[in-house]
Amino acid sequence: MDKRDLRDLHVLVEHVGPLAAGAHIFREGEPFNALAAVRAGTVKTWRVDRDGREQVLGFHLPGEVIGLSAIDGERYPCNADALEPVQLCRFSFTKVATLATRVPGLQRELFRLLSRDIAHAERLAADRPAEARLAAFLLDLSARLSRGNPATGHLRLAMPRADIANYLRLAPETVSRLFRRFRDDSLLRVRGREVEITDRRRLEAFAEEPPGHRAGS
Amino acid sequence: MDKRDLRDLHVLVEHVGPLAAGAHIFREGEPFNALAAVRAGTVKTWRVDRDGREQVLGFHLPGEVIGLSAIDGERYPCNADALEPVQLCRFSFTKVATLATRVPGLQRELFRLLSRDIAHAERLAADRPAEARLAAFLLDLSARLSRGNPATGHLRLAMPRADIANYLRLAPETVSRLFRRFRDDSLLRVRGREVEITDRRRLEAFAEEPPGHRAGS
DNA sequence: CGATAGGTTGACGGTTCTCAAGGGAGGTGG
DNA sequence: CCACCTCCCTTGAGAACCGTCAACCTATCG
Repeated sequence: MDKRDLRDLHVLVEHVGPLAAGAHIFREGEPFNALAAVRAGTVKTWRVDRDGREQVLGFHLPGEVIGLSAIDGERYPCNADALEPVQLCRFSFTKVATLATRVPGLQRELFRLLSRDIAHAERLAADRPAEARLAAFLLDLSARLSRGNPATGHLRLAMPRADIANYLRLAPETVSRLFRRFRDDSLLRVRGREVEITDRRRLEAFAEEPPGHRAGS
Repeated sequence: MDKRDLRDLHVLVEHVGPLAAGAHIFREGEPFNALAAVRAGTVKTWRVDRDGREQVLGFHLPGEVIGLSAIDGERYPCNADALEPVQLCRFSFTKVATLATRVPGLQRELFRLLSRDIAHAERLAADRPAEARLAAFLLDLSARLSRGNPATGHLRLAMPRADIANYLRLAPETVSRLFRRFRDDSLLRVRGREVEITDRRRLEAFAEEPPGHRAGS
């Protein structure tokens, strides 16, 4: 991707926001016209399955792209909400795709983003105990928040416990009990949505724990 | 995509097989050089997670493409085995990608295939009771085997129960008991790997069942 | 016929869910 | 400044779903 291509890409970008916490970014079924990259804040994507129950698909931090899974159809397959004040860049997808036919590096980047989402969903589908899920979630969040820099171990969760639980396919009560257990084992320091990872090594051990005695699926 | 493009695509195709049941098509970590489309037979994709346990990611029937999730990196992220005698078409991915920069329709098709895999993995990650998982699995398989034609309701499962169970994140015993229950409720007729769906309507009702009283995740 | 792989069935226990009630924390109005 | 409300989170008790362990059965094959 040379300078001219970068300029072409830049022209497609439309800055959006700040959007207030709780704002709808797009909704399931809306015509798919744009990808978006998060510039600030946290975005939650979710869907309602046939029984009418909300299902959280992911949380998106600054630097991450949302709306990719819409590329298949003409409509968004999920909803996206702002969990806190959010700023976005929007790209017209058809224009990006057209540009990608001229710029192999851009096409490759789009493929990379899509297959990263596949890997993400496959990890979510893995069969692991509740404590491993929460531990992995916190470590993943910590790594993504620091974006390459050495992770500080301090997190400010943008989402309520219920969203974490839903995302991890657990009951909110289970998440609460796990936070308590991790704190009692002095893996974390927790006060509301402020979390500090105090023993990363042992938290990683929990995250890799095998299914062991499972009850649920 | 016009005729010349079709011819260009055709040149990239290499017919492979028949491969015997149990044959390895590619293995995790191998350099990623080709996509493959299944022409006959059934392919299982799977991975070993850090605890050394096998995790089945999917089953691929004639007409379906495997290896897509490798597009991200330079290496296959999973293994692919033949469950029964299999015939394939292999495409050099780099050549397909290069061609895709000239043929927007092909690029769009690749995006479509990738985002379909995202949707698949998200469905797998959904939190539903064991009976809903198995019911949905059988209905999905039935639909994919008939490829548009009216589904006959008759299935010949290419995979052992253990693979079905692993794919659905259940214990093999649970799958066995569910087959028995579905048969006792006369939703299915089952004899080994021969399955006939005798009451599609009620099977669909089971497939959409809400989590209800769950125990596991 | 014995061996092996795959499938079934039963008993039991565990992880996690549901149901229910009880504490903050933050905002608004008096 | 205090009362009050509303979320959000926590904690407890009991039950449920499903996994593990173990045994047995069946079919295929040499």
